Amino acid sequence: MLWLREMTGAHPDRPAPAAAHRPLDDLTRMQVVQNYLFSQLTADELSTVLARAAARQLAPGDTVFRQGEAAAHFFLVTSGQVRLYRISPLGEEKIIELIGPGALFAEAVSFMGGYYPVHAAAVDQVRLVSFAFEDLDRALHESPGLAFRMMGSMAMRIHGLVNEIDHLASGSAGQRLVYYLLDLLREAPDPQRIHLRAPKNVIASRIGVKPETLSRLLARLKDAGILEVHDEWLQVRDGARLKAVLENPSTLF
Amino acid sequence: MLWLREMTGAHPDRPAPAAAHRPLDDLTRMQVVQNYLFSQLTADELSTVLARAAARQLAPGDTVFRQGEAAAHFFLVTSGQVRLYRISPLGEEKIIELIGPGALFAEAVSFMGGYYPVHAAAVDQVRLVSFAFEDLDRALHESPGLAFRMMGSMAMRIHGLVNEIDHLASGSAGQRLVYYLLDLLREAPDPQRIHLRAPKNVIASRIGVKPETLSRLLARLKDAGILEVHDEWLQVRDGARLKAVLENPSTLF
DNA sequence: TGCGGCGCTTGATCTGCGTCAAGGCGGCCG
DNA sequence: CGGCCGCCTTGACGCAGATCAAGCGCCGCA
Repeated sequence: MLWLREMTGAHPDRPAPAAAHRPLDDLTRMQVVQNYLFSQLTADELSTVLARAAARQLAPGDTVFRQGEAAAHFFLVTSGQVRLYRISPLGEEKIIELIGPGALFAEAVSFMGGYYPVHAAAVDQVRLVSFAFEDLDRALHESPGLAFRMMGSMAMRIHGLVNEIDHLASGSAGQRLVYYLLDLLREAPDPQRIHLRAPKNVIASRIGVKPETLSRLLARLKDAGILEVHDEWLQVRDGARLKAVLENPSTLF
Repeated sequence: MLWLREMTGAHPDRPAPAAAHRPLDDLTRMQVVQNYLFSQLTADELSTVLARAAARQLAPGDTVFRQGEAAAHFFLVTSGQVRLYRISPLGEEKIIELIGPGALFAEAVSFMGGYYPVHAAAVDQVRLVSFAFEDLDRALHESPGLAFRMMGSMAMRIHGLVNEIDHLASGSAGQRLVYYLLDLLREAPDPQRIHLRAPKNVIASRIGVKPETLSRLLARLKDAGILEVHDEWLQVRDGARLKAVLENPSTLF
């Protein structure tokens, strides 16, 4: 692994001037273990992988890494947005991808080994976690089953995304809402009561509609006598109808 | 896991009466190597992984595997649809997922090791390829870098899907079309000529619109002098405008 | 040669959802 | 206490894209 030698200057242990560099607090750690890539790790494996993990704060415009640097680290965004971009031969900047909260970046190139194919910089105020790929590499060598478990959860993630694409492309807004409600209902302690665990505008963007539309859809379900709306709690009056609407939305929407 | 005992009869190694079981022809092989999971394999690795791969034909309703069987194989659908489903305690069948052409299934559970958590059966006339997980396992042990390459390409696939979700949710139909065309253009030998490698109704569903809409969108691009449409070939007259439309669709759509 | 089917196009119409705008309601702070 | 602000709701309107329907060219087949 030649490129290890080239990263002399920017060692993650040495805080960059503009970027605060701290070990992980508990909340950040929670966000990390919820990521699909780490969800299957044992406590031991996790401590190996996180040996040199560090939380960083970036101001708008701050650089995370530059195109052509050896890909020794990968990153998890916890808040804000990071843009991955190239500079074209003409000097124009071309945005390849925007990375939002909860998403990893540069993990693919780390796995492949090589150099960052793009620049990465903060769009706005960004918090992220950096991982030394070497640590993950060590964990994979020490723990023979780990690679399989990780590949398994990556495969599951892929299935989940493909599914989401199907649902986005096909169903109507009303269907997506009902689907979402039934999801919540399944895990709720009380089969008659749904707790939206976020303000309605967040729910709206989660299912891909504007707050006004969500409001109208809920009103329709209420008018049909299917449920009652009390702020963040929904009282289900007719669960069977609710499920029926999923199959045949034309009866209601 | 009580239900394990119920799977006595149907072992996947024994060909079911209605399902032809053949080695891979060249065309099928092509479809296999194009899959993200195998795209990074060397010829040697590929021959190890495909050692016991076999093409199968299934009639509507034929079973691929049953819930509770040991997950020794995973599958790639080459045509038709497979449904993954569970039987609820009440005897009702609940469809978990539909798997279409080009998609893998049961690969996640193979990686994790364990038992199929669902039943799998053909919806219509289905062609698929079955892989012995043991072969992949062997390849991963023989070829130390392979796991990393595969994880890399899985990570890339995840990024691609997340991206696609963003595009589906945000852009207009026109933008999605242009985006798709530029994608084809990037990999085309001739920068003035795009070959749609499928009938237009397939392209339409790929970008999430009805054939009529696709037809109208292409007509608009033609009227604007940006391209000419000749069946499955598009002649690009003004590539710069095409790119410009992506940024600012209001000029055209 | 004629006919039926299929893929594509085009026009007319319908509709779901976004946008804009105007309140209502509760919480927080001066 | 009063005023402001954020969140939610409701109405009016517009538009992109779906749906319905008709017509065209092409091909396979009788």
